[in-house]
Amino acid sequence: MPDIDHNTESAIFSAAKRIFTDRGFDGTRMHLIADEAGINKALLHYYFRSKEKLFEAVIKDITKTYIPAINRITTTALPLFEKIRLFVNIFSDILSRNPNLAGFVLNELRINPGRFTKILKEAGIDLAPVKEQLENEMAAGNIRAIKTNHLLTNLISLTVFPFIAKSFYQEFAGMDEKLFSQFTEERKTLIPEIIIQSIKVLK
Amino acid sequence: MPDIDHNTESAIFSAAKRIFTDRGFDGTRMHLIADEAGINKALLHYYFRSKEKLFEAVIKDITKTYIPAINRITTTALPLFEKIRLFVNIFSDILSRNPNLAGFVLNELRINPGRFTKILKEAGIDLAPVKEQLENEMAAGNIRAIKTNHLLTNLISLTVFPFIAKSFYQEFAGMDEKLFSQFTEERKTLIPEIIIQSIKVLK
DNA sequence: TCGCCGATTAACCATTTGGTTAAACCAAAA
DNA sequence: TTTTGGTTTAACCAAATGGTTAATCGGCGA
Repeated sequence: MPDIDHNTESAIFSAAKRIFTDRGFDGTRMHLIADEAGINKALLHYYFRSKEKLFEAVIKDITKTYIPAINRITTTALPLFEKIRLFVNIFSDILSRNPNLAGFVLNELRINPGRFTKILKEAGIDLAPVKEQLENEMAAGNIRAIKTNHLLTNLISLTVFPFIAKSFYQEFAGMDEKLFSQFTEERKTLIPEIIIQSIKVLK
Repeated sequence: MPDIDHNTESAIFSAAKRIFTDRGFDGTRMHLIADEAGINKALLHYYFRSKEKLFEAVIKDITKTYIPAINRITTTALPLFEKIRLFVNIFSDILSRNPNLAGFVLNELRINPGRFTKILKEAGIDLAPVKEQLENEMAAGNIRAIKTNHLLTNLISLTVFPFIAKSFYQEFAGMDEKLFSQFTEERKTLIPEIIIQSIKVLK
């Protein structure tokens, strides 16, 4: 096997990643990816047979990058409250660095669940450990009773929502890039406070 | 002026509304709207000159329906905690009845802010009254100090997020339609509790 | 130096897509 | 009954789009 130079392939791939996440599957044009990668449109099909296949490669890459990052948090042996703080911090950082990630994933999942679900499932999101930890703490009377689905929803909602509504903050709350990142930075401490307070045993 | 029968126009319009919100601007094909309205494709252009114009009509209709509904809540003379409960209830109901509404709006706003922002601004979201009410309550020492942007974000995040991530609940939490609506129903009381607890003065 | 072979391109293709046109339809006015 | 004018359609159009092909490029081993 010859030494394959992957420069072209990875140029195509990262261009595809950017454009797909920016504009969604339906809004993406193959020639735009080719342009951004600085190559001929035919080369796209030489490396990735079709738009669907290229898209699949992109979402595979995304899930294989971020899902393990999340699983690492959920499976860490850390006190619950610490784990909550860690989750919000890491998740916020990921979304700050990838402004379109959450909106992209949620929209593709909404518009065409089939295309995404299969690959997401292969990546294996593992919420069981946190759920177990939560139930143990409840059983031990360390935190108040709450359905884990609600608690996790609260945690994720509060963390993710600002990023998928970013334009809204920019257009209607007059936040520029800097104010917005200041805002999400503040939320890194605010969110754990709210979540912890909502499950802390009252004395 | 003759009596214009608006049946065709409104058939086109509601078909457009459904398909645009289901699939987004880029995912929508004019002939699908025509099919669903049961008419010829040329009629679309007879009533609404172009895809852009038809889309604009749809988002105008959406904003003119729901923004006033929200403004009615924010401007009501109601104690703050009541207002919070009312907001979550009404907003949840709107989203339950229009499963794709939030995802659609947020995605279009993300992908093409320009097209949406102008019309959204015309509809005049009026957050000033709640913000004022919040600041008054803080000044009076009735609630704890918190930036209004954070509080409103918390409220809206917790309410809206499950609806834009609905497929996720279905595919990964095994919720069917019934369980999901049960879930969002539970949140109608859960969310105000969390929000109120997060601003309630500690004794 | 030559031939091999993966990488790359220009040109091409069929289909889809948003949009137009000219004719037909049809109810009501004249 | 004829005319009028809004409504509706079949047929058509040009551009865009995802994809293919055949030829060319260029480095490397024989």
